Amino acid sequence: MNVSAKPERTRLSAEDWEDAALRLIADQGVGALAVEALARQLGVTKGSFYWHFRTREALLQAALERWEQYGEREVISQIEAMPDPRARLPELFRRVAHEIAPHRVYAALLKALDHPQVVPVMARVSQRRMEFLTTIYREAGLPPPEALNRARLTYAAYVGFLQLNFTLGLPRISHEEFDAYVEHMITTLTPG
Amino acid sequence: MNVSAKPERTRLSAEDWEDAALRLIADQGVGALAVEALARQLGVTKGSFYWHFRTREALLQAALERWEQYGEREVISQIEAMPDPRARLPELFRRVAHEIAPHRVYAALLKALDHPQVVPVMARVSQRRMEFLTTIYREAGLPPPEALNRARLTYAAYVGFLQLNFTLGLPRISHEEFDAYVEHMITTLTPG
DNA sequence: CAATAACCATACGCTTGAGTATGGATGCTC
DNA sequence: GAGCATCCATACTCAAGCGTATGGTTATTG
Repeated sequence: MNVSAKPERTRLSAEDWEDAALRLIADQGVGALAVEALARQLGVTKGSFYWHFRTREALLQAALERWEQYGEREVISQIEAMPDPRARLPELFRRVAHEIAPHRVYAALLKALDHPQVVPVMARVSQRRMEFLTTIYREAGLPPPEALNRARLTYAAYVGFLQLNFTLGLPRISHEEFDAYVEHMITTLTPG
Repeated sequence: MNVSAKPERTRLSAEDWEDAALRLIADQGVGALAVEALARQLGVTKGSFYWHFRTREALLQAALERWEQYGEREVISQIEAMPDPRARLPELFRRVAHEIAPHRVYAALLKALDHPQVVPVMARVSQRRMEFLTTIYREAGLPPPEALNRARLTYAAYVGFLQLNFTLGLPRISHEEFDAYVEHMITTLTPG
């Protein structure tokens, strides 16, 4: 069982706190991560929290590590399993474009790059993703140095899109228009 | 005269506080904007601050408006003055890429999109810049709908670059490598 | 069914930072 | 140079949020 979403009034584990922390981060950012607020949301008090964690920092650290591991392993492996290398890029783009939920934590952490704790995590995650992108571009036929730069460009476009669209609410784009944008992006950034 | 940089011990004006606020924002982000810290940095105490501003929010608001107006008018007008439309894009790219200082406030505000006060300012500024970009792309020969999408893509790449490079310190790229990246970006995103 | 461990509540102390009250110092103006 | 407006210092209050101390409750185990 172990339904850890709503106040089921069962006793809490450290993981429950970490999940709640990630949810709160996705919703309101790292700055809003306060122990008393979290406790209220979980239907308990601080007394519970300080049994599971030594400090607020410890919770943030644990939540970040949890998020980093939970990772996007499935996406990467699924894309890698595709036989045709040229088909991987468009598929990756469309996938990322239409699954917004998993990117909300990443977008929130992007706005928290002043906190020393999130920097190394984001550095590792971003690095891994960009290496993956670089490989895909090489397998799609780009010479190594160009593949690297193209990956940088693509990933920057991804990050910027996150900020501009569901952090800032820039011109609330319609569904059709959004799809057109994605296709434009694919044709512009895909070699050949 | 009015040298408003170092503690010249002259009396302060509201504009001095706003400039100091912008400097602090560029350095440490909006979250670090505290009145007592600012006062220390200016060599005075809170007593001074609360004469010029009614509240901390008021200072942030004034600083943001000041920044928005101060704007990047020169850049835009200089680019617009170039006779050959096709030459404008590369010039704009290279310019933006090599003048880091003016973008530090923008990058800091990008990380503060949870604060309700900065959202409308950033929305307006980003909107204006993207419209400018769209115009340039149209004048460079792209049909209107594509010009808009290309502008979105380009601006997203810009925003993402800010985050990834001098907020997160992603792979400290060398000068030559950076120039190569900029050129790659130009050839990839420039039509024709 | 004790007894021990795991979990949580209540009540406190401490620090930080915003905002207020008030009086003193400095400049301007007639 | 007397008087008013401008600018700043000092000394508070108040709320938020982290962390601690301590005792109570629920589960678990021998």
